[in-house]
Amino acid sequence: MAAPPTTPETRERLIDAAVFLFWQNGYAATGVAEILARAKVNSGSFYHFFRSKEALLLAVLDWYVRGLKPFVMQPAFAQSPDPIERVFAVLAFYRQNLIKTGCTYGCPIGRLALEIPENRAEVHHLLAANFDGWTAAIETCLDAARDRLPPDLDRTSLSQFVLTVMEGGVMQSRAHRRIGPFDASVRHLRRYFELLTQSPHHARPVTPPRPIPRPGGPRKTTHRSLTQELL
Amino acid sequence: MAAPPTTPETRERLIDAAVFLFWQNGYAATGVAEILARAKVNSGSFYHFFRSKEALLLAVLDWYVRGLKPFVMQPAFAQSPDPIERVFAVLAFYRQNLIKTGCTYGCPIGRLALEIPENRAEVHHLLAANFDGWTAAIETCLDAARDRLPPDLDRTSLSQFVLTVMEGGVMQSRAHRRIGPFDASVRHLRRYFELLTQSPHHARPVTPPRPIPRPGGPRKTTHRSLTQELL
DNA sequence: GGCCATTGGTTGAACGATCAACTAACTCGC
DNA sequence: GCGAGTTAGTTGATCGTTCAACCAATGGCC
Repeated sequence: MAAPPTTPETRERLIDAAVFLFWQNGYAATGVAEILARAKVNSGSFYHFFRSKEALLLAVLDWYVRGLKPFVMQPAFAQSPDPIERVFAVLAFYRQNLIKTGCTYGCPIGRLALEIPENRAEVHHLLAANFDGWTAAIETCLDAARDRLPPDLDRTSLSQFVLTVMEGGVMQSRAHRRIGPFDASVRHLRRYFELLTQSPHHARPVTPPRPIPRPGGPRKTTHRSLTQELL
Repeated sequence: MAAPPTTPETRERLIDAAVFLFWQNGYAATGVAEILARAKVNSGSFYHFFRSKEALLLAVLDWYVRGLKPFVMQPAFAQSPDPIERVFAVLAFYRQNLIKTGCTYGCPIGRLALEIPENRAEVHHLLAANFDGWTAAIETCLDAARDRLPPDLDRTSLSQFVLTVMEGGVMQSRAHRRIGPFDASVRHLRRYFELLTQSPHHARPVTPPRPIPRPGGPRKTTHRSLTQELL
């Protein structure tokens, strides 16, 4: 995540500081005192706004949920009208973060998902919300490209797979301090997409049913109305 | 990782305890006192064997490096003679761990790779060694299946991709507390493998050069001698 | 307009618990 | 007697949180 604009409000400053420090150090290894120092806030003020350190974490995760569309997805989608290229533009966003940080970048949500004990249900609910928002955005791209993908393909699970590749790829590049593993993973994902779009299952059902009307309406008409829905 | 057999030696008990607790809680959130309690060791003994908490972590990571082949790869490989099925048997090992833990399992190496600051070079060196050992084992399977994969395929990067999918998939299932994301990722990986093995690039170079001897020897002969090397 | 009460926010120290690490004395086997 | 290993406590620092006092702005009342 790019750093958001800094606001002068105390609460916002605390969240900003925590966004950065939880990303950099993780949750357990970030002390409240460190957040206070970064935000230039005293501890009494902290507890005025947040019941606890964990309450701040919830605010941070909420911040990420809100920022997903404006900071991640929309800038990436703006780079291409092609829905599949949009998927890879999202992945390029993470590549950029890796490059900018000398391959020390780790996806903050992924990291917190691994770190926070599973009995912290409220936290995990928000972590899952972040992941679901991410995959839902990818799935809209896959839906827009549905005529290029095999009809038997479950696009929900494919969007999950894209997230899997992003998280796993970022983790590998961070571990190795090289961009190679991330790039390799993205290349394989791209090759998988290419193979899917060239899949014989795809070529078969699209071509024959066209001259024969179907109860659900012609496939091409369905495709057009779906495109209009997305715009 | 399955818990290894417990030994009565103090040093081993400490490592065992740390293996479990670093996996369960992560490094920063596991206190030395907790390790001591679990291992039934006093702190003086701890510092007799280990210079510091981090030195214990290094021993834990070394333990994982040593345990990779006997505890992970060999049991999985024993489940099938087919090299590609062996890859998926390895992934099934992680699935098993997810099922056993109600999807709270997280890959310990992946978790530590995200958690430990990148300036801890010695730790990251051993983390990378763990990952490299893993991908190297997968790559031996891919090499054994090379005649079924496209010749232009970089099997090193494909083994990296398998690791990416494993780490990302485990992370997703842990975050969602469901096996679905992991299973979906593995299904997509399997489909990718199927598409690769059916790839037209594969059918082309294998068939034509056979009746024409080559300076390097017939391809089939090369294949046989490689198989003997692997046994 | 002045005074007072209320409210939201702030300061900065203190609290009890936990942290990683250290230490002196001891025990046991050779 | 010596060395490896152990016991059981201590150390100074840090942890997340609490607390009493304070300040400024606002609104209501006289």
